[in-house]
Amino acid sequence: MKSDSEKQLETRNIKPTAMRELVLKVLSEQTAAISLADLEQKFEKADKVTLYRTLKTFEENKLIHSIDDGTGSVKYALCKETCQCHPEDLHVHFLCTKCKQTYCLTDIPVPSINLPTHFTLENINMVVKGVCSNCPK
Amino acid sequence: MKSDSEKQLETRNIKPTAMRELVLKVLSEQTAAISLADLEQKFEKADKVTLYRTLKTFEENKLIHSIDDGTGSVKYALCKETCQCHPEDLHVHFLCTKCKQTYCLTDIPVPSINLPTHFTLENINMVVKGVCSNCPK
DNA sequence: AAGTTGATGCAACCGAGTTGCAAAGTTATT
DNA sequence: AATAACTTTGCAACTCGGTTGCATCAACTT
Repeated sequence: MKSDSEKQLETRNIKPTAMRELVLKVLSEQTAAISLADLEQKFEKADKVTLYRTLKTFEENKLIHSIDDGTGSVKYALCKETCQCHPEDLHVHFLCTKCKQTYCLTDIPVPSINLPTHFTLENINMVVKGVCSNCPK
Repeated sequence: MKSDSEKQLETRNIKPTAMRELVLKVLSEQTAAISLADLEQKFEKADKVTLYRTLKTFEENKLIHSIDDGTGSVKYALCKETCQCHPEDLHVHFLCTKCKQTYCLTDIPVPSINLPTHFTLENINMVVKGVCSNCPK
């Protein structure tokens, strides 16, 4: 009998080890994107490098995506099941300057941009900074 | 008789030292945004920290703006004279994955975003990745 | 000229991210 | 079941961009 997380890993062609299932579990419990350092804190005893490589593997296989919100530490969040991380899959991210949380605004697609001639588009990173609805104004 | 760069610094309330005028000169010669390390290379003999603090001062006084293009090193570029770095002043940045140059697309304003209710907006960082018009496709 | 303020330069530190390598675990082969 | 081949994990140590402390130097004030 396979667990959900096991299946989830396998559909992304990631060999489901105990460690990876645990990391996936933690990731799926988050309401905001999480940094490597934050992730490390969620475990009693876990090597930073292992977590680092786990995240890399997850990202390569498009199970998660990374967000560079400009704070100096990259955050990670689960992709939607169908996500291929193509420009049309991308959504806006929001960094709250009060609580420092980084949220995926999955309902807000990154607007398309008319680039100058002979520029080709591969990817877009759009991070909005401000105060989120949970923080006092 | 005051030089142009001297006047430029003074309008932004920056005391015009020799060093600062030199840095401003280099910045104004760039066609793409420049990192601290790149800037250091432009000088025979200049301390990284001095350049670092010069850039900080310039940025605080809105003479330049910084761009976090996700490469791991922050780039800097001159602001327009009228720029106050408010959301409506912001433009899109473009990182070429071939030549690694980061360009200000000053003609392309950052599109406005309808945030969820009770989210307030302070700033937006939008970096488009792809291949620029100078690089072979 | 002495005193105050700000700018500069050197050394050293910091933290996020990353690599090398050996040990442990897993899978395949006979 | 034993061996071999490969993958994952954990520790140590390193890199690199950014940053701070502090002493020195320059400019400006009284």
